[in-house]
Amino acid sequence: MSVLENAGNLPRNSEVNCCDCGLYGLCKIAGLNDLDSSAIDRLVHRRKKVAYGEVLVRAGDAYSSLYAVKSGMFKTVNFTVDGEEQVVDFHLPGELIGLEAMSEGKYPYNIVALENSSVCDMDIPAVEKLSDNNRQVQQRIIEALSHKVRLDQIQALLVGAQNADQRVALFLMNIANRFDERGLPYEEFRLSMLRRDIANYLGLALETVGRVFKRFEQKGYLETRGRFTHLTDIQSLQALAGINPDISRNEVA
Amino acid sequence: MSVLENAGNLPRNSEVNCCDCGLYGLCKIAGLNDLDSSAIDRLVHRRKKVAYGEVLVRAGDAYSSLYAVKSGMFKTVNFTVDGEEQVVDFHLPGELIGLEAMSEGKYPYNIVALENSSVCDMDIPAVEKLSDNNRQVQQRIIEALSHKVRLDQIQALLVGAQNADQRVALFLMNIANRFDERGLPYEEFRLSMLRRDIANYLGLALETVGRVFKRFEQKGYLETRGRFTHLTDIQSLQALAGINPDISRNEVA
DNA sequence: CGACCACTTGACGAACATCAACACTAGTGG
DNA sequence: CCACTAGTGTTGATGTTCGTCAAGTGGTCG
Repeated sequence: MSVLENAGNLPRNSEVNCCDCGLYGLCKIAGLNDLDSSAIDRLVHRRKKVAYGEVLVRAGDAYSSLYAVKSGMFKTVNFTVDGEEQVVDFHLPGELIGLEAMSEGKYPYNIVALENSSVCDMDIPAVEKLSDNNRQVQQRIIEALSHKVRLDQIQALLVGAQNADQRVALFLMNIANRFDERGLPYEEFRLSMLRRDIANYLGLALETVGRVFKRFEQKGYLETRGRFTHLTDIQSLQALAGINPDISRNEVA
Repeated sequence: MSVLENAGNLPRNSEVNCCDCGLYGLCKIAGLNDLDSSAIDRLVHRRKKVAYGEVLVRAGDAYSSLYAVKSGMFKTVNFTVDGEEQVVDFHLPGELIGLEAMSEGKYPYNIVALENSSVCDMDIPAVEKLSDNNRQVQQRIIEALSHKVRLDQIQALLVGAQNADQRVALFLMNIANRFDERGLPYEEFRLSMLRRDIANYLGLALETVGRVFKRFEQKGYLETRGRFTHLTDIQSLQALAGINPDISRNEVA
């Protein structure tokens, strides 16, 4: 039986396990490396709460923290010259926030909580000090960065897709794959972002996104109840997407 | 006097200097670290020629080399399930090719030369061996990766822009900024890729791209002669783009 | 209960894709 | 040196997709 038939009491997305976190155990390495067990507490602030709508990082701020989403979701937003918001990215449980600030030493965009969320917050100066004599830490950072490079490249494919159906299908598959990657259920999940955010992110009008969702529902590709989404026919969605956005199973001619 | 008035004999883009290369001196570090001066030759194959249309890396191949474009240009192409080509990225002089393969250990897409080009080719197993006991090498890799993360994020903004004018303007500004970053002339350059490639990359029809270029030319924003492009009014192009795609000068509300 | 906000639905128009014919360029071989 | 060819780019006519506008529904919260 689908979760969606269980009216009313819809589950939240669960919290991601530490072993599935994008920090690749960076925080554990930090702790293990020091006999003082409180060292890790100086380095990592675990499960910091971020309320809905709260700005986690502000554009222009100095790069001071690397965050891992423990639960909830975030969006990255840029502002155009005429003050309009532009959604650049979404951050799901287990994913990292802040890697994009490493290059310039400051966060390029605002990052906002899409629901009541929690993050792990790693102190960057402390990490860098640690990494000076710890190859393992650097290696983890390289892993995180190279993974992010792939994610962003896939995202470029996604937002550049030809038509609305393809973009939405790719978006859904992308979300599903990223949940799967973190060991979370990938056929049924809660999309915390508004239609407006999805539309903005995909470069579509919010009405268009709504219509595509409805069409997909009529064709039996998915079911929705509020923000809860159940992908019932991933095969068809993937076929519609045209390309396979899956990181691990991507096969190219 | 503009280069464009000099009919016929149009210059190519010049070769990028080693000090402006995206390898961040990785190859030099490699050489310096070893007393044997031939060590660097085992590690780096300098100025390897790649002919127009030649496939530099093939999707699915094991991650074996990190390339730096010395001269010329490349495109990254994915193939959709129905065999259609999809341009994912362009690579300008001084930029790196292969970082996207690091995460999965294999190249995700084909990368093809857009003109007769040359690259520096670093042997990855050798680099990794070196980086095991060389923090500096790891640090350079982190720099290259974090820079690539920013580039890709900006690219996502670019291909996701609302209308055709904005996308083309952003594309041109992005190219200009990337040339500037490498110490190459950024107001006048040769776009080696075909209209078809640009259109594909931007998710537009090639006729649309042509029309936008023509409109920009009529408005005095740029001049073109063949594939040679001269940006005559960068201010207006930037204003049209709506957001500032410049990496170093990006300012957000 | 009423106000607000997210989302839906329908009508219309604009932007862009598609199609087709044509011009220009470069490379090839007589 | 000049056809000849193939591929690139241009231009105009037409159709489709999607954005915009506007009105309406439903759900949530003070």
